[in-house]
Amino acid sequence: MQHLICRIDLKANFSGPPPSAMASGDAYLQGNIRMTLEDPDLWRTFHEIGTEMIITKPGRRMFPHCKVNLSGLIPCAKYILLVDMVPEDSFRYKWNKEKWEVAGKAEPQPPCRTYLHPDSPAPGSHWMKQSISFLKLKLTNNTLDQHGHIILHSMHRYHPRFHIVQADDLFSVRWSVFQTFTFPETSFTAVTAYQNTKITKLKIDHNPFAKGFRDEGTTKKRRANKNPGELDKKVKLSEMNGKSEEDSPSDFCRSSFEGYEGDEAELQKRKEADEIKEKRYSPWSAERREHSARNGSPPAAETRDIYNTEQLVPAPASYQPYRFHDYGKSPSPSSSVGSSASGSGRSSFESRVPDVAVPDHDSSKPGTQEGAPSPCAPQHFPSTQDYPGVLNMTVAQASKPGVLGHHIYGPYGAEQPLGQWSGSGPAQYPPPHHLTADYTAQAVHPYPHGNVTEWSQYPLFSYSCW
DNA sequence: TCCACTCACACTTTTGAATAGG
DNA sequence: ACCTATTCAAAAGTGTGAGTGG
Repeated sequence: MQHLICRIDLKANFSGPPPSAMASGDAYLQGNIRMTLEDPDLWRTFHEIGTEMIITKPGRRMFPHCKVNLSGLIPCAKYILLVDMVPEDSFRYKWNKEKWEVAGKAEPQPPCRTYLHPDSPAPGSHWMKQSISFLKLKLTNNTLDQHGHIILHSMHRYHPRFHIVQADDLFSVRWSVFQTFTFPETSFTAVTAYQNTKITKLKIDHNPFAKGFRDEGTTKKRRANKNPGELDKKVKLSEMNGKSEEDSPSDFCRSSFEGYEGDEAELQKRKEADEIKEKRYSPWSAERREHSARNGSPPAAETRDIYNTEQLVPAPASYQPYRFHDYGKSPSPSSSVGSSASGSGRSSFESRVPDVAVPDHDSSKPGTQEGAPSPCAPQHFPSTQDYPGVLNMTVAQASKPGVLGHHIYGPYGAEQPLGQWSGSGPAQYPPPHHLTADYTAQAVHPYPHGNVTEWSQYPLFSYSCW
């Protein structure tokens, strides 16, 4: 299995850790954590065309879903894994004549939520012994969502960020080391219905749940003739031949997607012709070129460097408190996936590495606040008092009493399989009246929801209630 | 008229309870 | 009594395409 690798050096962000955290922390600062993305080829295939992820009111899983491998963790130390989605840029897009076009400014960002891997916290040995799947992460366009799904805007571009936090429990996070990883090929456009038929076909070809749509004639038959007998026979026949579509190694190539018709050889050719296809299929490459020209940034072609080499992810900005960059401010999509494409492979990658939470809202760090607005810190960086407890978290794992025993809003019940932190702003998205008083009391979010520029100004967490 | 969005639908895989067998 | 394997039904996850509303 081929992996894309992100590696960053550990850096401390201690602002006064409790003795327990300190004790373990020092020892853990010495290694390097490495994260690799599983199924990078699949991700690239989608990315080359312009990945789209369906978002629905009840929530929709991602496909491909985020799956990573970790190494370099301290086996006995506990870690928490998180994922959140950050906008690629400050635009809204539309699908026009087989390509994506900018359709205006982005809408005000929805409540920022973070998906907590349900195994969290778990020892490093647990995370390293097998790949870590975020299969159950769901995306929604329902800003009033009460299931803890990650809320996105349709026709906007995002990419997932993976955070590793060394912490014994969720409440040690404040004192813990954060590391953030991103993979350029995981960026996607949130949509309510697929726009690019090539993406649809790729999804159908690779997602087992969409198997029923693989046969070109199936859908029509299914619709026109509700008697499934014939189709069943066909399926059973193929199964008897031991050639289930899923098992077929050439499944990928069965796609009716014009660029991928053919056999394995075609797949190989495709890889060799990555650059050409990037230009041909990726709407973003086109956008990037366009915007690059505008911005004078280097061409998107260098994206390939990132794909073909180990990704070196520099220390997240949280380790350089209040380091400001243009994340989310860039007027160009080239600041995104393509940002990786701007400039040299590494530096561009650095520039796009999102900031993560600054686990301390210490107003004594500040100078920074008065400079350019931080993607992590609000423009008006609130004092501690300004965070009356905006932590909105649900933890399904009732087996983690240590977690549930704290001052946490968990409206989704024990059956909720996801753990979520969200710094939603009830001022803008008022919680339904059935919400606990606890929540309504806490969730007074001071952040402005003005525009995407401000998106990354959200801290990953709100710590005031920790 | 266009386009983003919602919903019911048919189909699939996944999950978990019930049952059988060792 | 316990464990494992199998079976089966319900639940959940898919894209489709018609319909809706701005």
